[in-house]
Amino acid sequence: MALKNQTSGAPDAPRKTTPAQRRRTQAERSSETRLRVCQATLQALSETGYERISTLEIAKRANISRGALTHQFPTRNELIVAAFQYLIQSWENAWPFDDQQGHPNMETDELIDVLWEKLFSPDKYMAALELMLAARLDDDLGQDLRNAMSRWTTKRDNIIAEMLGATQDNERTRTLIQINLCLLRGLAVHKSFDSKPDAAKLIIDQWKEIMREISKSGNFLKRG
Amino acid sequence: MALKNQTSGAPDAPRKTTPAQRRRTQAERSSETRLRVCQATLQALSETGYERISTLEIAKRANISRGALTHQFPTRNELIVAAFQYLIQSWENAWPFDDQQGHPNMETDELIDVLWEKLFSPDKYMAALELMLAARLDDDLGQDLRNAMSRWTTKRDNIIAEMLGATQDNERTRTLIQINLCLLRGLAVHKSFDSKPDAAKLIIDQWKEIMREISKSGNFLKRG
DNA sequence: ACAAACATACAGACGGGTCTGCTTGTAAAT
DNA sequence: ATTTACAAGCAGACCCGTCTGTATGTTTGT
Repeated sequence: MALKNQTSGAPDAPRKTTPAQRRRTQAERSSETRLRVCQATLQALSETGYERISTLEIAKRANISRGALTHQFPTRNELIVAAFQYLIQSWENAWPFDDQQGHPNMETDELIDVLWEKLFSPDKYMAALELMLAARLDDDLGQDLRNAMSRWTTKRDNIIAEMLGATQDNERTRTLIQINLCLLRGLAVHKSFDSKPDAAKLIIDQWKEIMREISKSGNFLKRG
Repeated sequence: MALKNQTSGAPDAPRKTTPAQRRRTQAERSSETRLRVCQATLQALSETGYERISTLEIAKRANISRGALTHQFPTRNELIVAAFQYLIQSWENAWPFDDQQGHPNMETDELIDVLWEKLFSPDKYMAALELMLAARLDDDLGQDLRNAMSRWTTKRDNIIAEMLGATQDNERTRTLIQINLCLLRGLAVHKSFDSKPDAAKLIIDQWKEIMREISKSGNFLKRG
């Protein structure tokens, strides 16, 4: 198992700058604990997998007691859902673009790079994949995860569509976006199982070429 | 749980035609048991998931005792590996083409359909996906699964390359094949989590169009 | 003081590997 | 050919570790 004592790597972000801080407010204590738990859970998910992670292991990773954990998340599923929401939040934060500020006619090369690095990079995506696979086995959990996910995916897809300069109702462009997402998702899964070092780069580079041709031909992507 | 009594659906193939057959040979007894176990395991994998399936559940599904199971497969991992090999075998059998008899210049539409239906259809593919995800958590198991897989994938990729009429050393065509596989794999994963009924069909249809254009342009696929 | 956050102890369930005994097939010996 | 010795397939029980949820005790904030 080799649980590293991860005090050093732990998230100290929300702490006050006071070196010997006493008397954190209750809300601060709660939210810090919950944050640490979520981060520990995601890390454990991608390293250990959904079914294998125990609440005790998560508590150890987060440097808290199991009691603290059960206090914040009475049941395992609540913990999982919270971690997933936190993951999605981190995607939104990592996303370099915003709804307001459009990036019309962005180069498809750049778009592909962003999608790959921000959304499908192994460390973050494995956790999501584990959860998505687990979702199909537990109806309640699955419902919660799907709800948390759908808000993000529609937002994400809209932003991408706008970046590609597509009108809102251009069905073919929206499908093309799904094709890109499916390709990268499949590549991520492939990479997790059979990771020849630069196979992914080869595929992505050639895919960029294809997207450029598609963009030129205008049959699938009509740009402003 | 609702374990169906699956005597009816069980594989009676290897049995002799004698209706009241006594004295099956030892080899027959073994191979039938192992076959039932493999099929039950794959079914359980896709319905219940890798970590949740217990050896007892598998034994129940296969209508055998736990003792029989542990006799044939002393450890859980051996059982898993055997089931995976059986799955790959079933892929090879379901594959409608053969190494010898080439299908050069096959329509890409047809190829995509075959790949989707024969390799990525949910019932068979979910089991494989579960195993591939599990592989990364157990080094020994992972090694065994990868070994079993690699023989098949190289064979598969060679056949597809030949079907597309590519020379053996055409790197761009081989990458294009990987792109197709990644797309379908990603689509399968997507479908398992968020299955709007006909989203997959939309994506596949548009992908076929793209492949047709690629085929015409000759930039990625040079055909004999 | 009161409640919220946290810590620890406990209870019940479950899974996988092992062990013992029983049944069925196989082959050598007579 | 029948008996006899052995091997292989099989059945069910047991043990040990682990996991989740809960219940009870202790500290910290308001």
